[in-house]
Amino acid sequence: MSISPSTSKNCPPLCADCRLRQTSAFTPVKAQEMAFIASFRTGTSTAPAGGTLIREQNPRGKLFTLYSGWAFRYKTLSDGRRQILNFLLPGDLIGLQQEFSDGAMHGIEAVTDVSLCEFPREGLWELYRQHPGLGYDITWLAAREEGMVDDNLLTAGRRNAIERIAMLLMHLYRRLERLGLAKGGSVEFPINQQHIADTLGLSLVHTNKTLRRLTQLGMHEIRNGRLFLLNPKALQRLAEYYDLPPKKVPLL
Amino acid sequence: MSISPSTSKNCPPLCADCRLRQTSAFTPVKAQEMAFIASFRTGTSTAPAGGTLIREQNPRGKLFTLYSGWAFRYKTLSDGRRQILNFLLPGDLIGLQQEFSDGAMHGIEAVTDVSLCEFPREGLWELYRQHPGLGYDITWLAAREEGMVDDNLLTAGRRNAIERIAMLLMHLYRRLERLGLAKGGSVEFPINQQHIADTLGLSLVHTNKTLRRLTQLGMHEIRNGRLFLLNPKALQRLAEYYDLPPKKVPLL
DNA sequence: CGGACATTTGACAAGCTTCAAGAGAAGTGG
DNA sequence: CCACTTCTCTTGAAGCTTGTCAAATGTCCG
Repeated sequence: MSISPSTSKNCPPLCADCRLRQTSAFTPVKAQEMAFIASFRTGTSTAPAGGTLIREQNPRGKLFTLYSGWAFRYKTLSDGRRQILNFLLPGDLIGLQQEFSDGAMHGIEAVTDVSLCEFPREGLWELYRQHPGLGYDITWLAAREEGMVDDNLLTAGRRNAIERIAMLLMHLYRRLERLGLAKGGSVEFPINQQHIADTLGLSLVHTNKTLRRLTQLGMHEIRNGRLFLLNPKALQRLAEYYDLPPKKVPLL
Repeated sequence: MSISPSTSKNCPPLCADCRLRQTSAFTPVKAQEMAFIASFRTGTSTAPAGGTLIREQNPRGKLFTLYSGWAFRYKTLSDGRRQILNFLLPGDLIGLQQEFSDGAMHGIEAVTDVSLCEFPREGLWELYRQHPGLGYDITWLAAREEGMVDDNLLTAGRRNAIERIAMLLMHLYRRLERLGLAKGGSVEFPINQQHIADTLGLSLVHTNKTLRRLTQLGMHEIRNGRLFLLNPKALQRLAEYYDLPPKKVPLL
């Protein structure tokens, strides 16, 4: 992997220059709040593909905003069975649950090289006190993430293999599209079939065969690390994925 | 069903008399915050067993705290397949996601007769502004609920039928125990096998056979609407359920 | 007693998992 | 630059867990 510090993949030194805020995906913030966020940020960091951002057992950890790259939250059972809870894409807040969690722990792992903005966990309370609006935003982000896990639970619990995969492809494609990361019906797609299997509660082999089947049906294609949606309408129908008007989300 | 307005099942007129706050399950609040909560509450209400608190399609709805009884959040697919996302027990905040949700909708249905404290959805922002501490608490509740859905996703995605049922029994028992609702190794258990099936992503028939098997193994017994845990240690082991020191949670 | 609903059982089918192994693709080092 | 290792993807076969169908039994309630 090539670490090039000056690439747009890395967080800019000034939050004001944040590439994410320049997209249409996020709600604008007041100058005052913007200044607070900038001062709240303690630094930036990166992690390599496959790296662990938060260990499943380790309760401590920082608070991050994912600036570039993919990561995922997961839980494992003692015999190694792994369940991916949801994927984290640019703009997602990472590590919030640690602050509150009943103890129910999960790990976070980078899929690609990632670049992150760091915030002090202890400062969260100050944020709520000084900028209730940002506190409100954080609740929003938490509720939004819960909504994604809700969807994944419906998928794992009640959809069959074909529907599950259709769902995941549509879901990821739409999220990336909102971030302006779709180009000509395709998006970067750095996850492998094991990730997909662990997300959907399927075995690797069955995931492979089902993906294959969808490709042969002309639904999609995955090559060179990109996902091409060749028949999004049909995929949506399969997944019962109801596309909603993109709604701007807060960004910390 | 008998509606007796003066029974302890119903919300007291004064929040100060709230039976829930007198248990050890919830974090104490400052007098000031207590007063705000009392004034924030717009009233109380009840719903009969089986009643719909929030319709799956209907985005609007109020904000509630469940005072007594059981309810559950769920999603359905167009052909009727239903996934229960999590159960709601006394003290749980209801309807928060509606405020923020990306549109990802879910319904909420009462299992038993329930009694609720109502809060105005529009007032939420005022709450954050005037009492950041309560805003912080709400984020906590949201994160805690997400943690439960995380667990349920791990269960539906990666545990087999026996483990799933063991997990659910332990989970519900422990939650009720924390609320002081366990008596001599048993708790009220108003849900039926269809609820269990829909929670765990299993069919009704297979749920029945697996429950039966656990009973024959001497793990538990369900009769007269109560759940008796006869061998909690073994159930914990089966489920890989790690009991954590009970932690007080906020109550709105 | 009759009707509605929840639980229970058996038989059979099917979807999915596991096991095994080969083919590609990509990185490593001599 | 090519052998070697390691991963990922792919495919076939066999078996088991779980789902579906059907029907009996039990329970609650008017």
